[in-house]
Amino acid sequence: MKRASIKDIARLANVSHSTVSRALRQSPLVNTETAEKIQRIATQSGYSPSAIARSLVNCRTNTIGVVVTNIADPFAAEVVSGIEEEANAHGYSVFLANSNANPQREVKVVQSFEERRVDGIVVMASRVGALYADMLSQIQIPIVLLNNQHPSEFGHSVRIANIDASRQAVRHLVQLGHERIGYIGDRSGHVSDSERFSGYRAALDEADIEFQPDLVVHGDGKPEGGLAAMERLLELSQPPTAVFCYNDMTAIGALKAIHAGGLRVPDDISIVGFDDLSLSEYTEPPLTTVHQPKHEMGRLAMQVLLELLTGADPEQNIRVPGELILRQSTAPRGEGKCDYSSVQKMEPAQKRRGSSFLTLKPRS
Amino acid sequence: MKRASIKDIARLANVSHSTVSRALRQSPLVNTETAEKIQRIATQSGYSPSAIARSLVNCRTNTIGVVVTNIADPFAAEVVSGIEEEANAHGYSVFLANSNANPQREVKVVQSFEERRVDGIVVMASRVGALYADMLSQIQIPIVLLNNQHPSEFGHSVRIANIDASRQAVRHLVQLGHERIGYIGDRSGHVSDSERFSGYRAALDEADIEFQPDLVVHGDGKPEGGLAAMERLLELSQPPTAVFCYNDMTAIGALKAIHAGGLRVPDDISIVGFDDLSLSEYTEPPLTTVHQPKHEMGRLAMQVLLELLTGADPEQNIRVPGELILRQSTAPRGEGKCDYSSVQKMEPAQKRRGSSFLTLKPRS
DNA sequence: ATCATTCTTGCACACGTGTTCACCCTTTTG
DNA sequence: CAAAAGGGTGAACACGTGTGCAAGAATGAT
Repeated sequence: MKRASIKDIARLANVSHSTVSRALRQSPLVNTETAEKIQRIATQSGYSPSAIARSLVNCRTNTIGVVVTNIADPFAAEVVSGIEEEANAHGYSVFLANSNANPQREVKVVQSFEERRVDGIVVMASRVGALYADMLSQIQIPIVLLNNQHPSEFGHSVRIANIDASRQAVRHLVQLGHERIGYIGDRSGHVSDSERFSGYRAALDEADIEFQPDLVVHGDGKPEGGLAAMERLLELSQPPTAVFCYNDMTAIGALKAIHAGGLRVPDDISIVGFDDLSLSEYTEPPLTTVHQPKHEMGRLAMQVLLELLTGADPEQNIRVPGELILRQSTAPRGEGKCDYSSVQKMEPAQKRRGSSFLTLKPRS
Repeated sequence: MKRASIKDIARLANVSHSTVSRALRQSPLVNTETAEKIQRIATQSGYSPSAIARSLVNCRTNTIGVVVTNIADPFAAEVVSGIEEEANAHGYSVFLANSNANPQREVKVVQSFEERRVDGIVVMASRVGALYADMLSQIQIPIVLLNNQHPSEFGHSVRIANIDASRQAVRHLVQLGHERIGYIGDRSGHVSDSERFSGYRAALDEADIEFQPDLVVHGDGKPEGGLAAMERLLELSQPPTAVFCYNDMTAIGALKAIHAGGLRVPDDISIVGFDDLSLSEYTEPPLTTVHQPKHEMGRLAMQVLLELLTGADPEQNIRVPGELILRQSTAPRGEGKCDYSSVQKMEPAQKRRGSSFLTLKPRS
């Protein structure tokens, strides 16, 4: 059995489909009794209006597309949660798609959104960025970028103030008396990475601390990469007494490497992260980190999009300030508490592999 | 300027819109030269076919709806990632919506999906469950439930084998010599919770360990709840030597409570979680837990949906086995290593509040 | 009674695409 | 040379909904 349309209802009610359309849309043009009769028949026959057909005539789908590198990334998930909340509050449904950090796939996904005639698009951590300017002449769909990872500014974007925030974080380490401060970046060449690195450099400069290239290593933005990167720092003849990490995931890996090496945080090494994931409060020790208002940034991006949809002219490049959250992974520099040479003698890499690395994981 | 339709292209190419439609759909019915000419004009004018109009005539939107309690939940996010991957591989786009664990909202979202004429729906952790049976007579849209939280079986569903998996987990603790084994559940009345509790009971029974109600407390499935619940267990005159937690989030909170109380995991207390979140490998110590193949379960649910869409008759209630992952949060029961009475004297609750609870978080 | 006004309704078209049917033109076959 | 066959194309309708316009009915005013 086919699904009921307004024509079917019109037949049952002995009226034209126009009248049904008006009655169901609470139009004042239709007689009260007829309207009630029509609505009764509609609910009886389980009628559900077709948003598809409606979109065709209205030229609006009440739909937005969200592109994300991967929804399994906790950072992305929290932002999307904010976008969805704001979208839903205004009657919009959201399409979600993963780009897997692949520019080609990102463009393909956006094109699929275009075919679906979404009213607007939010792209997180875009690898395409300003290239949308070219596409924009063809696609008339407003796009808002969130933490754009492609150099050069673009139309409308929301982003965290990376440089200020990371300078603030490293300044905190300086104030604690640290001088050998490392940085674990993200090797995939994000703009975020270079900006956070700039903040790190700026904080060193203003404290007259000489920049030492060997204290800068790179991970992959995930715990695995942070762990490996921290291991390299620990193998230095003079390891850093504090490390600023590209993000919390990296920091979590670094924590593990430090513990595996038999050292303690923050007694031996201080760690600062970036993002303030909801779990970062529960690491051991709780992580000092830069808070990104993820949920709010998602909502903000959606609000910009909504303004664009009403034809308004919202602020173009919005920078949201980060906020340093002090927890227990940072402390004043220890004074000789940690004897690095003895750690060296213990051959930490080997030791680590023997203890904490051994995860019995019998997979079928 | 309006966006180009096949009629506009038809005008430019001096053909009818029918021919354009055929040419763009690679129909063999159209002359090769004309087809090429049409395709050239189409790309020149930046034509993008309207999925909306297509859906109207095809009665298929190549779209599925996914309802999730909250996408910010890492478990949900990983499942959605699997759904999206499988959906995208078959040309489907996915609508995402949060139900916030609110049954009314869940129904509302599903209705909005119906209006959007999605081809299928996946609902995670549904609070409505079998009630969809009634709606189904009206909505002819296939629905697959994933870890249904409403009692009673329902049409097509994918779920983790809670009872077996949790029995396996608790059996592991028994084999390590533990006898006082606690359970931290989820107070919100999930079916998952009662099933995991059943597995816990079963493992105790088969080991002839008497069930002690005071060793069962409840959290909220999040770290906060796990922390508070673990605090209550620690305040017992005889705290458990091992605790099985409803999920990893709960376990993470429990770990924090134990550390704050000055005890160690697994030396003093063993902890087992459930879910195997990607972060659980990086807790301190790394968490022994039951692996749920989240990504695969998402893909599986989508595969069931795809079969339903082709008119096939897939298996109805699929149970996916969990798998115990051994890491470092469990160990043989210590022999008097831990003197609980001394802990009691230290007034752990106070001490905890003084140390680990103090998170300097100056919010504006 | 006539006209103006208001209320109510239906007709017809539009949105963009797909598809059936019939038609024309060319080529092949008898 | 006529007929059949085949390739290529356009006209027309369908999908479900919204809306401008006109027309009819009812009511009120003069």
